[in-house]
Amino acid sequence: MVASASPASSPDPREPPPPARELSPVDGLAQLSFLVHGLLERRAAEHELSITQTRLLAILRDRTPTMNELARVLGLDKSSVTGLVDRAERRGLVARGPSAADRRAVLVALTDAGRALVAAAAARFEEDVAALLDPLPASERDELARLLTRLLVARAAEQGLDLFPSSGRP
Amino acid sequence: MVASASPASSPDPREPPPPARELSPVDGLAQLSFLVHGLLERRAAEHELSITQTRLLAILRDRTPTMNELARVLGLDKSSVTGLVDRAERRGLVARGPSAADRRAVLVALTDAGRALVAAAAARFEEDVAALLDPLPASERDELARLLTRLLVARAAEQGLDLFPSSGRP
DNA sequence: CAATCTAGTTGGTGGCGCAAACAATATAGT
DNA sequence: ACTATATTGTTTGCGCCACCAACTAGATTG
Repeated sequence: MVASASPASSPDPREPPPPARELSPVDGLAQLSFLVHGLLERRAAEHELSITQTRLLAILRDRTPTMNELARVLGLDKSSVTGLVDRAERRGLVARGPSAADRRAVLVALTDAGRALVAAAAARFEEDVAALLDPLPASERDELARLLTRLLVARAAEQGLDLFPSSGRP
Repeated sequence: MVASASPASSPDPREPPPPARELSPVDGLAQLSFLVHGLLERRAAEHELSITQTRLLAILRDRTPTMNELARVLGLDKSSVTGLVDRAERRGLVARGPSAADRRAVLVALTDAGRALVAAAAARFEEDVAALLDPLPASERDELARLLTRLLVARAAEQGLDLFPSSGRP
């Protein structure tokens, strides 16, 4: 798999297994990931955004981090973030500002235009994913949500994180 | 969501819904896709491969297409594929050859080194995804496979494709 | 205050993607 | 058969994205 729809495994040339065709969980997950990633890429492109630009704007919806924090959250080199923010700033989507606490630091914030753009792109993307889920009846969507949540929670726990930190109130 | 782990929706500040925390299907799918995509990216990087290079090699496991076919399957411009194959060829992972049927066409094939490399990367990636699925008992993995297959088959059908073309024998 | 550390930018390199222009070959039209 | 048109692949030129190494300005520590 990885990129193509290869039929799982079991090269058993006895009886052609009747119409019980199904992807292995591994194949299913891999293909689905490419599909969803592609959806996001296309929607972002409609607004002239790369995936990275979109991630940048999405992060800025909630905070006004320094360049350094951005680099950590995005998992990029500082210099990559410089260029990323340069291009977004040139388009008027974000703005750089000084930090009161540290005169070396630079704070990055969403402009109104940037906020509008990321809202539009996110809405379209969510429609796409909702449409992808459409063929399933509600009960199975719930079941899928349950299974996916279990996977993500378990993965997060392995890394010492709590996926629902805002649960028990402070 | 899009990039960060936001807790679904429902801003209802009445009673904190007890430990019934769950991601929406949309959020779950989006996060999972990023996770799996990141896994593949990391494994590919271990072998100095980009995602695109990995897709190229993965496709070549099954066929020996022309440059043009590669461009269609990868969803890239012809000129992008030229560069892609150039770099892979320089590393000895693929080889170009003439087509008997059309003297304009160029066939691309995996070398032994390329085959070994993609096999190694794919194996590691499949381990990753299998590990991701580990927290689920077998019965739920099957259920997940069933749901994902339904989604992917429905999506493929919308585009006039059959996900299992080799099903009914010719 | 000097040594050191940190935040951000700059400059260089390379992969990746597109579009436009091109040579070689195929295919159609007449 | 011969010309017009279409297709295959490459080249060139552009921009984005990512890295590293080197640098400046400002903070921190001795």
